[in-house]
Amino acid sequence: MGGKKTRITNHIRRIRLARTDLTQAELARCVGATRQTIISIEGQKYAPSLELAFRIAHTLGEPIEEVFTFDPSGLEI
Amino acid sequence: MGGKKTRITNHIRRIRLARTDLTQAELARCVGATRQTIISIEGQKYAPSLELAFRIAHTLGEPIEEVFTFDPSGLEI
DNA sequence: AACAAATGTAAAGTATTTTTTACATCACTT
DNA sequence: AAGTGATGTAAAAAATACTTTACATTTGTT
Repeated sequence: MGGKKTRITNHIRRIRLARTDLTQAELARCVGATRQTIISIEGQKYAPSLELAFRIAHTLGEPIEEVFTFDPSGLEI
Repeated sequence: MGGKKTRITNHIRRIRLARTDLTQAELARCVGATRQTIISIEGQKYAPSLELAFRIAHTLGEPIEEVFTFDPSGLEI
């Protein structure tokens, strides 16, 4: 119900604004997703699929690990 | 119906056998997934979530981009 | 041969991600 | 003030990832 709190954090917005002048809609089009998807991910509502993560990182010109960070706290309890 | 052909390829099995002596079941336990999930991913049935991808790469001691490669052919048509 | 460990297949159910659609707000320009 | 572009919310439906359970195959060992 409450969703399962992904331990992934993304820095899409910061990088998008710092390194590109893409709007959310343009980024969405570039990566083949919808604007709504970008909004939800930027708002940390959920983590993207691996494929979408690759596309976003590639479009932003950064390695995946720069755009998405993983909090490696042990296995879920 | 036939699923949407993810453009992600993974090298989990090769790396798992080369760099570790983990079984599929052990890897599954390490990353908090089931054996069935590891089997399906190793068999390229589907790509893992970004979070699971991070965990697998971390457990295998390789960066994500070594374990998973993305074929960046243009947007789907 | 019998047993165990590792891998594989299958199918139904749950959870999560993505799309689609519609409408709201804010900043900027004419 | 009216219009446009960028961002936001919401909610239902579709697509994809993951779990659970049960059984099959292969390989190696006693």
